[in-house]
Amino acid sequence: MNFTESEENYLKEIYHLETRSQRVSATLLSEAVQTKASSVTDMLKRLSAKKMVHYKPYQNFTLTDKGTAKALEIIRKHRLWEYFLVSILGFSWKDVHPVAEQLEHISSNELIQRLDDFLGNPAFDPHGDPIPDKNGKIEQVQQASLLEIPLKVKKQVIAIGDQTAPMMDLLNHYQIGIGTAITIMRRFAMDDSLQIKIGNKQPIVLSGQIAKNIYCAK
Amino acid sequence: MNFTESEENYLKEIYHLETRSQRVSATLLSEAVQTKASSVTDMLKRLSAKKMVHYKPYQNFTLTDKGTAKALEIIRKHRLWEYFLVSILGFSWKDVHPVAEQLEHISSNELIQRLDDFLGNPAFDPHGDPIPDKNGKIEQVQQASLLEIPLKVKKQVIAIGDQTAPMMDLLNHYQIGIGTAITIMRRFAMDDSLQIKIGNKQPIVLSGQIAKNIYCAK
DNA sequence: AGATAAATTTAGATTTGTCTAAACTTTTAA
DNA sequence: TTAAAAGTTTAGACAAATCTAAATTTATCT
Repeated sequence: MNFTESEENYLKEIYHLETRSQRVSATLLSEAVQTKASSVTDMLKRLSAKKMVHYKPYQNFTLTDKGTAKALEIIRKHRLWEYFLVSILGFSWKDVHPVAEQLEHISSNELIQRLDDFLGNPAFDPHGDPIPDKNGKIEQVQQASLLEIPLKVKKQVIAIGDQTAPMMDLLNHYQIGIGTAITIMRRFAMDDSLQIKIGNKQPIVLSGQIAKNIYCAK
Repeated sequence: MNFTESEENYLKEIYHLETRSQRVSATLLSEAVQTKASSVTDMLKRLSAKKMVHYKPYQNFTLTDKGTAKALEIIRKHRLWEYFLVSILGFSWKDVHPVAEQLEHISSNELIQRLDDFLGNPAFDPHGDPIPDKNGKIEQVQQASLLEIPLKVKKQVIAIGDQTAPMMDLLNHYQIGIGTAITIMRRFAMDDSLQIKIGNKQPIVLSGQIAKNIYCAK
């Protein structure tokens, strides 16, 4: 079966919602694919007709097994390309996401398999996310966002949720990356913001918006 | 200015018609982009509105300077990717064209410049075609198809016109590639077919259709 | 020069993916 | 347990790129 670039993007984002967030809804999906909720409805119908999602009007939707497999295929391509861009072409990790968003839609099994082998079959991409193998098998490290991590426990950052430019800029500014050790010092219930300590630098405060996109091992 | 994939394909093919064939017409272009002549008319209007082609109904059309620059940009990407696929990923030269057709539309100046540098700024792609540099400068070797080459002169193949799978299959079958030395023994005016000799193998006959897509230095 | 053939363009339809505005469900909460 | 809010879907429109069929223009050939 053939997929348009748009269909592939929706499948990928539904997968991310299913694994990274508790809720899966048309509104959240519309934000993820940068469109309106009504467009999401249209696309859900199309994807349902292709048996890629289970969908009934006004109810929650989920990927079918085929839909999950297709999503993993795209995520595999995205992450392999990110690895290539950083480790072979020398890109900075913060710049690769938008380029990989384009490369992930190139359709050639031979290409992706040769790329995988050339890179030495890497298991993680530069943002710490696991790379699915050619059968769609993905190493599932139980992730928890900073919002769920207890106080005063030193944790290492293992992945970043939102990888858009503004987020990556901010992380770069605070020198937060994969492997950075973080300890949460205080939590402000008011707005979910939290004070964290990185190594022995001055503590800094992160908004809840930022915190929920930084992941550590559970 | 932004271009759709389709617009980029038209610009690229118009450039090829201008350089590789004598005539430039809507019909020839429609064959090159695998569409109908009426669709070509529509697209010529769009490209004309964007000042990429000089176009007046029922008259011949040509690329503007901006159009030529854009076409060379795409051709540069296509050929660099082909070089990458063959020399880094180990693809066979006959399989790379369709994959490069997709990769050529990835838009990131940083990507293409890093790729170029990583590859060592190659001057020719695996099909013998010159790769334009970042300023759109292209090494122009005067090419002549086998139809224009005189009899009994040994020539080396330097480029292939039609790089679609059926053509590449045939070339592979006859073991014709970049650098292959060919001598034309006879010419059959009836259908433009010709008898050629490769090294000291048995002579073979190529149709005019094939011959016009094999180029040697003039 | 006029008739026919070839090439090109227009008109109108279709598909994909999107939008806004309105209508409809479901959830929340007084 | 209703009324308001929040979320979702429908209806109708639009742009890009294509198609077929018909109309128009240019070229060709007695």
